[in-house]
Amino acid sequence: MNTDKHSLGPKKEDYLSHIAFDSVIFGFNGKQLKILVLEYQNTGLFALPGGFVKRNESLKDAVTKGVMERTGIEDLYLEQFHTFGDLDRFDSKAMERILEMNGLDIKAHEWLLDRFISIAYYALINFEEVNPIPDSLADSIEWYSLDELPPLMMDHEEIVQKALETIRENLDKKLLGMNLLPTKFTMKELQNAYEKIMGETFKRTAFQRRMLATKSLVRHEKLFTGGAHRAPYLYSFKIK
Amino acid sequence: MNTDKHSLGPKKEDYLSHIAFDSVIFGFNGKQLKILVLEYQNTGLFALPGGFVKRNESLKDAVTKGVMERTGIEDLYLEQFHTFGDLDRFDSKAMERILEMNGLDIKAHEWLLDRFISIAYYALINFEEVNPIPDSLADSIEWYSLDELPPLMMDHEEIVQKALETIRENLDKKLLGMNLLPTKFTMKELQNAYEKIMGETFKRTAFQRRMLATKSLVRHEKLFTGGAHRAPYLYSFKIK
DNA sequence: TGTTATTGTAACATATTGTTACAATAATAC
DNA sequence: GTATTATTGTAACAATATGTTACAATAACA
Repeated sequence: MNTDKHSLGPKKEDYLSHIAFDSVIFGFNGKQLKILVLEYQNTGLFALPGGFVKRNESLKDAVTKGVMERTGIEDLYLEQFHTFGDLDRFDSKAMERILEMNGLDIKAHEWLLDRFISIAYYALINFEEVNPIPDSLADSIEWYSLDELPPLMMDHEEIVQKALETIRENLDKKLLGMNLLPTKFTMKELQNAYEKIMGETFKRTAFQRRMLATKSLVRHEKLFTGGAHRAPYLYSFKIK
Repeated sequence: MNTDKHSLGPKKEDYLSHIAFDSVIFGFNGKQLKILVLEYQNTGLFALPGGFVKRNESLKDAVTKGVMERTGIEDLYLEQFHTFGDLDRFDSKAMERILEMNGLDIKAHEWLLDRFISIAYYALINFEEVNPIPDSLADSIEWYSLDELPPLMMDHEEIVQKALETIRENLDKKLLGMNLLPTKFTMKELQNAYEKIMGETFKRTAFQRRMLATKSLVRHEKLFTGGAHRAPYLYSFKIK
């Protein structure tokens, strides 16, 4: 990671022009669902963690590495969900402001002011297990609840909406591979995850039976929290 | 459409570099499922209908117009499903050959030999209701059964596979908007469509009940085909 | 040894899907 | 007309899956 504010930004000749990526990183801690948002230096601009694709790396590698560099989070399982290519999606004024506030030469980075098409990815992680670190362009990187998001730049709010739709459609299939929950978790935590993501509540008994019927959970020892009640079992996902 | 073989190809300054699109157009006639494949002039190269994005048009418009120009098919409902960005997906030798065989100057079209990321779309239509016309770069445009596809250039076979997977996951949701079947169709035709796309068979009675239970079908008059048996009703999709 | 809160499951009701059976035809042959 | 044939529409029952209610099995603590 680069921490020198006045160092050179991305060089035109190293990157594919017109191509960007953005990521919607959902974080969950057993109770709350949030997403990760960057705030750019002295601009008041909020954005999803994103970046560009180097000429000599695959799209997938660019996204994995790029998100890691911008957030400090490693081993994210990122899933591509849509590519955004409207004419009005790119805001060169915002980009110019970001360059300016970071002491980057506009002329040398003119290619960044051109039109970009963005390939969007999402990830689900347990936000208590990671410690996001903003990169040199950003002032801060913070977890925001979906109902308390700051206004996001360009079409990033639309990207978040589309990510949510996609994740809701694929939750049953995708939850296993994602690191949304700790390795071992209780049925209540799993249900909380489902409820926060789907935006609806489920009956405890039916939910428990449905999950156990999938045969994708392994039951472990009980978890003694100190509460005056029967202790819940811990579960983990079967790796298949 | 341009039919002059020696006319100028796409001009670098009009297009976004590094960005392409490809389409998997599924055709169905009540019995068979096929996809549309182009063969390039004197190259023996087979490819999905694709193209590039102009600087002043949205990705969606580029795809809609581009597919129309390459196939002659209008009013396609195209659905984006994945963006392909591996390093080895682009084959500049193949592109060079296509330019050469079409009498296009390599130097003037050098930008086409560079790396491209491709956004892929699929469509479902009734192939008896359209008459595909190859554009000036292609020798022919033909419907091919999935099990009789010619070897496709670059990563186009992977693109077809991914399209099939996507369509199978979303058939219930997407069949309405797609023009896969004629406006009015019998339950048997609908079942055939499902079976060909899903690659499995369904029990007639359960299928019929399930479809009627969706409440998205309107029943019309009976269809008298001349067969010595009870005539089936015709149905159409409810527009909602 | 009660009391309390929460979890795991059984039991039953309801809804969905799978399977079998059969009546209702269109066309045709007689 | 009447019998024959192939196919369609639906009912009836069985097997699964899901929704709902009830209740016993606990951990911790008073």
